[in-house]
Amino acid sequence: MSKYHFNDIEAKWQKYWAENQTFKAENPVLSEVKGKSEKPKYYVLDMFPYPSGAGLHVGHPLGYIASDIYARYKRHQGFNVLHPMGYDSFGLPAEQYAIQTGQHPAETTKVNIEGGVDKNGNEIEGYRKQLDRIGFSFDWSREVRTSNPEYYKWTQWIFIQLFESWYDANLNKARSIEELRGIFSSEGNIHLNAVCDEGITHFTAFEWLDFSEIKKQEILLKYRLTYLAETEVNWCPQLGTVLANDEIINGVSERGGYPVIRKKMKQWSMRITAYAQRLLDGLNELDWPQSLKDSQTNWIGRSKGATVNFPILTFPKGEGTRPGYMTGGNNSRVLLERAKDMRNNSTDAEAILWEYLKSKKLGCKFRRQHLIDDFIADFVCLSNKFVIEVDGKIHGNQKEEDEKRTSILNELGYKVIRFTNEEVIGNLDNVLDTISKSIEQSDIPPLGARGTIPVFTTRPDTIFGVSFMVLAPEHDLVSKITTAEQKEAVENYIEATAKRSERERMADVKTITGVFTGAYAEHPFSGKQIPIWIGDYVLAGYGTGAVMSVPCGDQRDYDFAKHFNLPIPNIFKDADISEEAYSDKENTIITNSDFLNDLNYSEATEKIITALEEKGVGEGKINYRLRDAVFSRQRYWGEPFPIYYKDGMPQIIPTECLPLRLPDVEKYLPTEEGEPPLGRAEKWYWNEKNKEVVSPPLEGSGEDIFPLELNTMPGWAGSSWYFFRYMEDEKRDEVFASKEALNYWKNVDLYIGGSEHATGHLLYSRFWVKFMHDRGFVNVEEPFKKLINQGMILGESAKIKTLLVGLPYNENNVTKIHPIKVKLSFYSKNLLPETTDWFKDENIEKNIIDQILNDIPESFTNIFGENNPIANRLKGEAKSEIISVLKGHLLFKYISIPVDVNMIDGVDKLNIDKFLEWRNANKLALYYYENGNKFFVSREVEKMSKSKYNVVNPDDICEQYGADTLRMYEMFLGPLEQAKPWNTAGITGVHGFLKKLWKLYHSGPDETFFVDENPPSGGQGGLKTLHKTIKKTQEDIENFSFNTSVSSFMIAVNELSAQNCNSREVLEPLAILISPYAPHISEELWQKLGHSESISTAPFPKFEQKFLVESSKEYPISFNGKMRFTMELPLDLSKEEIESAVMAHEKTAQYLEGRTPKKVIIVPGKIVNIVG
RNA sequence: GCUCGAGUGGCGGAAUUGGUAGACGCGCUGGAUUCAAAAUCCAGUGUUUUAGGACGUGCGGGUUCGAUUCCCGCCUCGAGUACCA
Repeated sequence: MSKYHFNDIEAKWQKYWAENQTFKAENPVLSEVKGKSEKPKYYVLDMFPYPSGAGLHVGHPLGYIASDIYARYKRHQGFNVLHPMGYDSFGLPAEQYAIQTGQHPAETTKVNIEGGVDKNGNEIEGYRKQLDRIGFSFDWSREVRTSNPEYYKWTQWIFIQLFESWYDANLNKARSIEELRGIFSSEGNIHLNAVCDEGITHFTAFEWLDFSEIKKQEILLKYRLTYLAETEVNWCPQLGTVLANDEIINGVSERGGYPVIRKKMKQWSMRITAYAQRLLDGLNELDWPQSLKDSQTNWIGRSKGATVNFPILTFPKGEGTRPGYMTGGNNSRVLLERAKDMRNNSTDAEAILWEYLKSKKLGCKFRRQHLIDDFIADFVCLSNKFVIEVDGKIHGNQKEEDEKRTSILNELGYKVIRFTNEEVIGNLDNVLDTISKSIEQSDIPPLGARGTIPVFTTRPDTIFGVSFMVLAPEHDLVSKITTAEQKEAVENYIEATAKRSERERMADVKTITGVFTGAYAEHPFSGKQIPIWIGDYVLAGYGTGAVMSVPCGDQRDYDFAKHFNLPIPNIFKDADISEEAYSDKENTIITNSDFLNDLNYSEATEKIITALEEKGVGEGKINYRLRDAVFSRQRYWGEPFPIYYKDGMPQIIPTECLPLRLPDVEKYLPTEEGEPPLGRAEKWYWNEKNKEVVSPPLEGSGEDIFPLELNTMPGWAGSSWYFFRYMEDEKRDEVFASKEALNYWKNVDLYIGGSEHATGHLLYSRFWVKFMHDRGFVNVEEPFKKLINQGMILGESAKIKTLLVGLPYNENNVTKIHPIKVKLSFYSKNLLPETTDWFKDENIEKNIIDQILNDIPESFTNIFGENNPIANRLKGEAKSEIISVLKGHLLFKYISIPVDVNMIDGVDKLNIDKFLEWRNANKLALYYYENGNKFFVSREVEKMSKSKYNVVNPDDICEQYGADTLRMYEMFLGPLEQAKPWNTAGITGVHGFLKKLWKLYHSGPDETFFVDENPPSGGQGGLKTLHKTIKKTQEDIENFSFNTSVSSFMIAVNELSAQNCNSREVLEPLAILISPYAPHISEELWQKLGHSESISTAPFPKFEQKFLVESSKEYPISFNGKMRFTMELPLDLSKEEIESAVMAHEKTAQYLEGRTPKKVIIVPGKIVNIVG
């Protein structure tokens, strides 16, 4: 006698697979001996899991089961399958535990994976054991962990390659920095077309060769694919780190949900924008869900339009336009005469200084005795907004005057530096040094922005509709163009907007805010003055951070104009803009627009771009929403950057010194100075000469010792290339993956995981792979050919109803309800109506009220606390008196509270004993049962989470029903991509199926194993069932429709059981069919069938049509499209023969009721429809 | 707001290119077995009904001999995104 002992069977085969390395993938070997690698390759990968300490719930393995079924299927199909698993083990959660507990994150991570004692002191099994129990066919010999130095050595290596690369926009690929140096030395950067920082000055080859090494480094940094830059970042104060855009959900951090604010910091960035177009184009070749491609397309956000440069009219007071150097106020005419006079009668000190300043030795142009507003400044550098004053003897009131003068100049945006005559004459070198240092420190606007405001627009055709401009509050030019009058208002506004968190800003889109800068720009075609405003509806990060506002054509501009009473000129023929902007492109005819009049959208766009380019004030441009990715994290638990700083410039650690190991620190928090945790490391300096990590240098020594980078890499660093690492098995010390391995495995054929990685991991990986391809490190351009998103498995929370009792009272004319503590009552689901409001006692059974009142404590202060008006009033009254007061006033309300789903038996039936054990206090509660002793809970579908007590652990399911049942049931729940609720009660169906399957092979006496070696008796029923199932299973697996193949197995086993089939010819192929889904039972049956090898590579049964050939068909006979009856007819009948057979049928006459059919539709093998 | 996806029994879901709507499983009802329960097995199970039928795939139209499937217009729910100039 042999029952289906799934626990024993599963343990046996899991052990067998591990000992025999059954699922080890084989790399190509160069020797003569060829193994699995002679077979075609297939690479199945699951998205990299983070080994959380919370353990798995039944939702987690869903994708792994699907990919495992596919991997096993491919092995049956004769492929050499690579199906690896590993851990994305760096990351924030481990570090948060480390901060709380002081344990090293490496330790907690190890425990999470391998088991041990967790942070709460509980013994946990670990991720690996949980996975093993489900019977996955992973090749564990290739496991990787991103936090292992042997692994992150190569993450650091790739970072160095990015650092040593730049993007050639002509060739459209990344090239090495060495080549860029070559170009600079031979032709400078004048003809270079590279993706780089904004505002790079041009230089010749001659100048390049003359630059100091530091200057060269500084320039190269602007071209590198990973670069250091001051950027506006998403700072999360609670997490103490910067977050990338994709790590922020609804304005709060993805992990923890903490607020995020904007902040400027010096950060490593990745120049992913260089790849924007290729990332977009590459999507076309990928077999990915459309919605996922759409998210990436939206995220990259390509838009076509033009940039237009609007000249700034710096001073709006004067009439007309004036050259930019005329900075005088309304009294200019008089003062200019005086200035001329002063120039001719300068002091000695002024004369000496001027000799040096006018020669441009300091690198910028100075003017002397120059008019600024109503002052004559001694020396002015206009481009740097820098004033030098040389003072004579200082009297008391002179000093006061000077201070006033300085403060007004400051308000105008000038930096003022003062020297005495004696200083200039006595120590000129010192004075010049001070000046040049001060100039360096002052903010210089980016080159392209000086003098003009560039804007990006997708509607250059509407340029004549511009009536104002708006800059983002953070825009660099704001402080430089704001007039003295508007300074205060502008500063207040900037301060107010910077304080608002992202979330507030997003929540409050409706409120229109902004302020006028006082400055004007000139319309490049009409020459009209255009007021420049700032407003936070303009985002600093998109386009140029400035817009040309066309209120008649853009709703946001329209709203802004209406709100601030700005003009709304109409440039659309016959468009009504009295209520809202007219944003339609298709039916637009432009008017009031000079040379664009009477043109439509596309004609006008084409013409204006030509005009912009001819006039040199703009050009056609493609803009992307995608930003360069911030790559620094102010965290401990991540890859250290292989970078040290020499003279403030980043230098790379030689690759032979990698890995640069993460140092130990005593605390995982920022230092007192606000440096990242690595600032706490005792040894975190680089000795350039000895090539080693050392302690900080002592005073006066250590010219070879330099500080190492304190930031670490973000979570996506390690996960952007791990799929290549799995390809390598033997040469992991030498290379990230060998050429042979890369050539053989190429890329991932099937990638399964959640859709939450749409714009993070999946975009960054594609970027890195394209980069690695450009530089020749890999030979594919896309990492994942086919991708499937598995849907979430939701929990079915169990809720029980309980009754709340409250007493209404009046406080400041507001009715409040004071809760009254009474014995808790719990009600079975069907006993109560679905109400959520408070109701009066007339709707409640009298005995319940009596019960409640009876339980009310003697003393009212027990219920209400001291000093409560009700309690005070009733103080000292007898209980009976109190009850009579309360009676008729009490309010009641039913609420649902969650109970642990593991206390539910069968369908929604609460196990009261377990419940009592769980909530000790509830022993005193009252329970209201239905039908005698049944107590039911209500159900609600929600996300699985501990707080909702609806988590179902796969270990428990394996224990109770077996891994094969779990695997099949997860698939049976519904389509892989769809979200669906888990219902443990339903698992009995699948479990019953496996028992039935077992029984099918155990039809011998006393249920012993039995197969018949003869061909199936009783006709070909068995073979027909088998081949029908082969066909269906194969189609289903290839379409990833795993739920329907489970159904077809059930049908097959039901049919074969009914046929009493026990023929080897049927049962042996059937075991292979089911093996990808239920591998343990299949291996066991396979062995019983007499095989000594694992079933895992047994060839998949071949479908043969001949077994399905039918000679007749049960035709449905319809009348006017409604099926009335069926009749069996031979399939080889002609249409005419079918028609006459149908017409001869007695029921036909009955349904026709004497009418003559107008038409008879016959589709042979399908249907007959009689019309009439 | 925009983009994408989905609406079918009490529940999860099936239905190939337009061709017998509700496969398979859960639950429920009845029966067998059992001292009893579990397990197992058998039968039934969309709604309605005057038992012939009528109505049924979110709603309203359309195309067709025939529509869950195709077209048009709406409604609801879910996911993503968020002032992208």
